[in-house]
Amino acid sequence: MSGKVKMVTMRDVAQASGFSPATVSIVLNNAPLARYIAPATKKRIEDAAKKLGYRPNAMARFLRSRRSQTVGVMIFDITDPFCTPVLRGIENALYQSSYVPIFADAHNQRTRFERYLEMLLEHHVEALIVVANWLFVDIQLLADLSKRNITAATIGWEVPGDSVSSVMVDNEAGGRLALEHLHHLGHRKIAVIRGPKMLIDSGPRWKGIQKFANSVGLEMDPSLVVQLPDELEANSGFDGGYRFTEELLERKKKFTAVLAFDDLTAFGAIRALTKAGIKVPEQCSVVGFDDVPLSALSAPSLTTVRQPLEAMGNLAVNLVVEGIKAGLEKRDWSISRHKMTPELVIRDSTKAVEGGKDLTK
Amino acid sequence: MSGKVKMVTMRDVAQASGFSPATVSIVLNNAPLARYIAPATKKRIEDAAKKLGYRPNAMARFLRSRRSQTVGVMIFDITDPFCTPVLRGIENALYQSSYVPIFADAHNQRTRFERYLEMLLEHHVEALIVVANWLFVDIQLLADLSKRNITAATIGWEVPGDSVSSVMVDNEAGGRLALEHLHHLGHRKIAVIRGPKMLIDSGPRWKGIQKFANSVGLEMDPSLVVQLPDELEANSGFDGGYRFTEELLERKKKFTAVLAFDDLTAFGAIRALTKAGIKVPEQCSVVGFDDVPLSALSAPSLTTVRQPLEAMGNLAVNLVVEGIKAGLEKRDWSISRHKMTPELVIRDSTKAVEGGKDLTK
DNA sequence: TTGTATGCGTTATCAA
DNA sequence: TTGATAACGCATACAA
Repeated sequence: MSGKVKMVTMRDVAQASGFSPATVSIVLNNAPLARYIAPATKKRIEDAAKKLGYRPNAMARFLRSRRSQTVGVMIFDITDPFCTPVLRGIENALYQSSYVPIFADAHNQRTRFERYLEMLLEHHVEALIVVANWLFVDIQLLADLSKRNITAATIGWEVPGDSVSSVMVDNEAGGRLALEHLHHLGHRKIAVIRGPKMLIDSGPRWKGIQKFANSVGLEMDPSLVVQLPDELEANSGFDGGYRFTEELLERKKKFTAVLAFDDLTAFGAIRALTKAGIKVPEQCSVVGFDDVPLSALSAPSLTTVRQPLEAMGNLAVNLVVEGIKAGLEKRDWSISRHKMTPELVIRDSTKAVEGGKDLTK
Repeated sequence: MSGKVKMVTMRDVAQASGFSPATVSIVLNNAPLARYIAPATKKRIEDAAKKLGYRPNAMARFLRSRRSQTVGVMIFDITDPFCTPVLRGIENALYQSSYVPIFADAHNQRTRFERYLEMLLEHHVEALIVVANWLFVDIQLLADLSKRNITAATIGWEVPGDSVSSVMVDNEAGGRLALEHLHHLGHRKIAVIRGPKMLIDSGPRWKGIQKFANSVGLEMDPSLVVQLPDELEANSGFDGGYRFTEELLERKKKFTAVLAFDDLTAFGAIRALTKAGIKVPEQCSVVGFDDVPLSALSAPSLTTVRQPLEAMGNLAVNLVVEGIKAGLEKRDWSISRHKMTPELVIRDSTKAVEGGKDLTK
């Protein structure tokens, strides 16, 4: 029942199998030289390893091979529902490649980001994936990574220069999708809650909205357009959506739909509308952006523009894994920037405008 | 702009400062012997280290000191909203102690759990924290950990024996809290959606419900009590809540409140009620359990029994950190089991029964 | 008060 | 086809 388990080293396996540590290493790692090892030898070594319960020591291995089998995953705020599916995608892809993720959560704080970066470097992660949406990170910080031969990729964010790959949604297409949907439903008086200036997503989404509006001759009433302030607190989207919707209602300007910057903002808007006695979607439609997990569960379920979050996590991993391989083989390798296609998910928070007709039918 | 950065080792610092690697090690780690080092020496060494950008190599350090500064965090399913706040709590506490979390997500799969356990052992995590709610894990697996001098703690789950600490809510108290609330609001016909048998939480919560019912002479109509099946898929709680509520409605038995096993189940119930044209909370109250992050954002916001999830994550870390320390100092140390106090959070999904009076006022 | 020497477990190079 | 040996970067026992 008790009794400590002593660590089983390669030497132990060598001894037990009657071969040298070198041979054991070659066999167990299936190294190139393994081609020349007699099958019988391989078998004896493998049997001995299994019998002893041998487990390679990742640290010792690193010291020789410079491979930690570790990837840093830096998340700006795990509390943001946006992050969970992305993390799942990252974790899953890393698992397939037998990498282990070292998890770092910046809590939206620059100092914390920097401290974690330091720790990740001490642990010699072979690559870094940054899930972020804000701009506070010193560009130089990430650029330095490439000097250390650490490939990096960002999700939901881009850094200038040619040292970091990135994966994002096509925000402009997404903005367009959202407005197009409302327009098809017959909405013409549409309130828009734009994202904070600080976020890289805000601009393109708004641009997509404007472009579509122009293309169909829809006039966006400036007094129905508001913009979220630059805030980093969790749920600030929800609060902002709530507050600005209240404000819009107070202006007594009529609108039949709200196009919210993201899902949380949309939830805030719905809360404000409901509180004011306005039914969603009967009296007012609401569209979000992201398709965060709770969007399917909320009442009413949220119509939104879906980001393929899990796939984005996957892709980022594939990018850095390619980068690692290239580095190992001393191949040339260049970063890439990806824009994923968003998708409209129609649920219960939008409806054809009253008195109008649903043009989608 | 370009040019690879060569790794700076302790030897480099030694050379630059004019002292030996040993002295450098002592100073930089602030080891016991540092007491005897001249302040001037310390300063010169520290300056040199900073100037060169010296960063200790965690792997090499492990090989000597057996300390990886790493803790394994095994989560049964990051997709479950229950996990996010717990993870936040764990991460935060580890950060305070300068440990780095290695993240593993079992996806509710036994084989994946085992594979990850293997990987964590290869990386020589100093401790393991398991966030789980199911029983499929081989007890032996975790018991073996203590033989390897790896302290472990579970959250939301307990393993028999005396080798693993645990942190849970007091489920019985929580069940009581939920029913008590509904009872105070005047509800007497209360439907209960019990948790799956497989989950360790289900029994105690139901027990707490029964005990309170007995204590106030409330009769729980058996035909209003249903039990979720043993399923592990994500959102199975939501689906179950939806389906069983529909089923209850079909039975035409009257009830004025639903006491759901957890928040997701509650959301499912709300969806079903809403779909049937029954307004929450006006015509039917709904209580959840957990206080998952979305509970505050949903419409209506959910009245629920709060688990202090973040604090639970924190506590688990403190337990294993203590275990690590004890191991280092060869002190005796024994595991502990903790039951955290749940808290009722009253939001908008519950209301005094129609025609009755709110006894809380 | 500081320096020298050794070994942690592994892999890569060379030799046999 | 396999074995001996060195080295990765660090921390410690011991020497000075």
